[in-house]
Formats: sequence, C-alpha cells, structure tokens
Amino acid sequence: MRIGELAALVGVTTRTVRHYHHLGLLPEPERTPGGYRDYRLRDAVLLTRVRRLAELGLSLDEIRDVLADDQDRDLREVLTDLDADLAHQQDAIAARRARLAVLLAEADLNLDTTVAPDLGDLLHDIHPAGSAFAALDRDMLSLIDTGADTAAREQIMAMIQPLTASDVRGRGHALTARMDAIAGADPSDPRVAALAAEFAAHLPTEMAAAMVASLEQSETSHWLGLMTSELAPAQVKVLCLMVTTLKERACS
Amino acid sequence: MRIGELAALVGVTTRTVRHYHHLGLLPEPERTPGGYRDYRLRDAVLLTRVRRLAELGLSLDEIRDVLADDQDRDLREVLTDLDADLAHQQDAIAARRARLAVLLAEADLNLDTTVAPDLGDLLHDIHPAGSAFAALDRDMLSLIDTGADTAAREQIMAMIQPLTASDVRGRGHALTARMDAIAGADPSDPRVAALAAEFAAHLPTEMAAAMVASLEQSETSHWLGLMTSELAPAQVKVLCLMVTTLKERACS
DNA sequence: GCTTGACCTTGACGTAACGTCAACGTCTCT
DNA sequence: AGAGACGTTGACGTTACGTCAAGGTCAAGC
Repeated sequence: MRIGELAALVGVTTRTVRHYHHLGLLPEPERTPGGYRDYRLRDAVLLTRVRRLAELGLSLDEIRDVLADDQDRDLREVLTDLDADLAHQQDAIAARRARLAVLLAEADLNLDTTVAPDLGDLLHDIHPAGSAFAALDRDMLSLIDTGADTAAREQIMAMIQPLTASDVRGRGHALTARMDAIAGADPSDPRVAALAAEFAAHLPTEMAAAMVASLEQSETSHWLGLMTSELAPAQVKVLCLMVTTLKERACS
Repeated sequence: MRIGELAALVGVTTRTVRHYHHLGLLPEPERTPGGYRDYRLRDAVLLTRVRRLAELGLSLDEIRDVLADDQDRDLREVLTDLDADLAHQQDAIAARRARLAVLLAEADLNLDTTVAPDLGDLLHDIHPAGSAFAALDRDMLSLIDTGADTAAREQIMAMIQPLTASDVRGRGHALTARMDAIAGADPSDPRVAALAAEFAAHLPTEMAAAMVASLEQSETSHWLGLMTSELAPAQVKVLCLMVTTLKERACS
C-alpha cells in the first residue's frame, strides 16, 4: 500500500499520515526501491487507533504518551480527565448560547448598548444627546457594568436609583449642559462654584448619602481617578466642591 | 492610562491589547513624550466591546468585520450563525462523551480491542494465540469494523455469524495452524490443495453461500486485495482453490 | 524512447490568538 | 545615580495539520 491508499482507507489526508510519522505516532514503514513508503495492513490498524483517540479529543502529545507506556490504568485516567474537560466545555457553550439568546431576543443589537438596558435608558434620559460629559458618564457606567464585581455593581446601581425620579431627569439635562460649558473655563471661574452648589442641592438625599459612604471605599477612588483624568480642571473642581458640600451636610 | 492599567481594567494581558492594535481591532491611542501608549476611558470601552464579542466565540476577523460596517443587521446574522455553530459543537461533544462513556464502562480498555466486543471474542475463539494468520484476520476485521460503511459492516458480521457455532470453533484452531505452516511452502505443495479442500468442507453452508455472493461486489475485491497482499503465495492459493470449490458447489 | 499524468518525496511557510523571551528605553523612588 | 517596575518593538513557539514548491517515480500510451 502506498500512502494515498492508506490515507483513503482510514479517512485522513496523506499530510496527516506524514505528520504522525514526524511526531512518532506511527512507525515509518519500509520503503520501496523508488523511495515510496510501503504500508502493510498493520499500519492501517495503528493509524486507525491513533485517529480514534484523536477524535475523542486527545492531543497528539497525549496520544503518544498513552501509546508509549500503553498502560490501561493511564488511559482510563486520561479519558476520565477528558470527560470532565468535555463537561466543562459543554457548560461553557451552554452559557455562551444563553448569553446569545438574550442578545438575539433584544430588539436592538446596537453595540453601544453595552450597558444594561435599564441603565442605558436612564443615561439617555438624564443626559442630553451630544454631550461630552454624558459620553464620559456612559463610558464609566459601561465599564463598571462589565468590569466591577457583582457587589460593587449592585452598589452603584442602588446609588443612582434615585435618579430615575422624573423630576430629577429634567434638571439633569440643564446641569449636564452647564458642565460641558465650563470645560474650557478656569477653575476659579464663578460658574464653577455655582454649578457645584446646584449639583449638591439637586442631588436626591439618599443618593448623596450613598455617594459619601462609597467615597470611603478604596475601589471607589480607583474609578474616580479614571473619571477625573478625563475631565477639565474646572469640571474636576465642580465635583470636588460638590463632594465637600455633601460631606458637610452628612456630618451635620 | 498606560497599557498595563488598561489591560488590568478590562481583564486581559498587555499582549492581547497590542495584538488587537496590530489587527486594527482597537485604534492606537496617542503616545506620551516617552513613547508610551496613553489610553483614555473610551479605549477601555472599545476594548471591552471587542472582548465581549470574542468571548461569545467570534473570531477576531469576524469581530473586525462586524465593527467595521457596524450594521445591526449583519451582527444579528453573524450571531445567529454562531448559535447554530455552537449547537453543532454541543452535539459533537455530547457524541464524544457518549463514546467515552462506552469506553469507560468497559472493563478492559486494552487498545487492541479496537474491534467490537463480540467480534473480538469470536476471533479469540477461532484462532489460536500467536498465529500470524490470526493476526492478519484480526487486523482485517478491525479495519472493516471502523472503515467500512454500516451496510457493508453488517453484511460481514452476518456472514461470519455461523462461525460462532461451537463445533466450528474447535476445527478453526487446527486449520489456522496449518495455514501458518504453509506460509513458506511452494504453491504447488500438496498440502495447499488439501487445506483448501478442508476449508471448503468445514465452512458452514450459509457462510459459504454468503461468501460467494459477496465476491460479486466490487468493494469486496478491494478488501480481498488488501488481505492477499499480506499472504504468502501458497496461502493465497489455498484461498483461491477454496473459493473455486465454493463457487462450483453453489452452481450445482 | 518519449511524454503525460497520477502519485510520491522533502522542505518550508501559513493558520488563530495570543504566550513568551530578548534587548532595550522610560519612569519613579530612594 | 542605581534599582525595580513598567513600557517599546521584534520575533519565535504553540496545535494539527493545509498548502504550495520543486522535483523524483511509475505505469500507460504514442
């Protein structure tokens, strides 16, 4: 038998056969005077054996090990491990399909909906379109939504919950617009202090308390640092002043 | 943000980030005077987006396509395809686990048990241990068992079924031994004709008929060629003479 | 004897998604 | 000023083969 015949018999390509020779999974047969590999029936059996293990999902290295020490014990062990691995893969695929199903069920597959649906709606309502500050806020929440652990995420969600009140939403548009406006201003600009005061005044009470509390946590400062690094100095100052006001209010 | 910070934030390695830059999945950010990449929050969002798609199982090429034309329609299509693909993978894994379960349930995991259990037992009974002819027979059946289509396999199984009769088994040992013995003999050796006659005589009637019938089929000659190429000339002649006898018997 | 075509040979590069050096520059801290 | 942490580009390693490239072998037909 020549290599093409063997390959066809077992159902692989000639390249595969040569590859197995190269890896030592299959012994090199005798050669014809012309230099062709000359296979016997036995080689077909050996090749079939390798393929059976490969199709079960063993790597070629594992197959070589198994065939090398030919231990019944070892094989059982490997196959048991393999079964566990396959079970994990099944779970992983099931999870992926579940997430896919959620995505496909949603009407809008817009990629910008990286943030949870309710959160997205909220942001849309609070911030006017085309606002740089709104975009930053959306990015922040988007990242927290996927990057933070579950506990932190829920904490944040709870914190901004009060913003869903309809009367807050209307004021949000105006404040966001003013935040954008002072981006290029000097931190000493009188509008800075004024805006900070308004933010503090209009922030729902529960939310203000939650914010002050969260400032104690180290993880919060991490996210905060991320945010302030993207804001103009005047905008940072607005937030600082607002936080100071909130803290004072909390102490009293 | 520098690259390590970004990577930690999103939960990937710096190598992954650079890889995505290389593939054009993520825009290269501004550089610091020192040559470091300087990321903004927006980059983290973009990277997260890529990772989400990647974790769903899309290839990076597909992700680039999806992000490029940013079509809602296209994404839905891709994800639907992906879901179908994942379903296939699930089926494939389930099938592998099923085969694994069968293997693990069997007491002996001996790799030489490549042939179906009942078939293996049969061979063991018919042929004495250490026989070259027996080994060849075993290899042949092993290959047919895995390589032939279901119809052909069942046909062969049905054909050799009569061999399971206990009185045939005893004679099988003797005949196999004599087949081994004439391996080096000349085709004109008187033992050749004698052995052929005995084979023909002792072959169960139904099996003889089935063999003659199967000789008409083209696929049979293929397997037959494989077998005769491994036998000594004298052994081939035994089989030829036997077949001739069987054919004559069938005609009469 | 010569070509043709099917098959074979070895060697080497390509794939997907990064991991892992190597060799070297930058930043921060002491 | 040196150390250590981090960054830069470049290039090779991984898996299980696919796919040329450049050429040798063999049987068949002219």
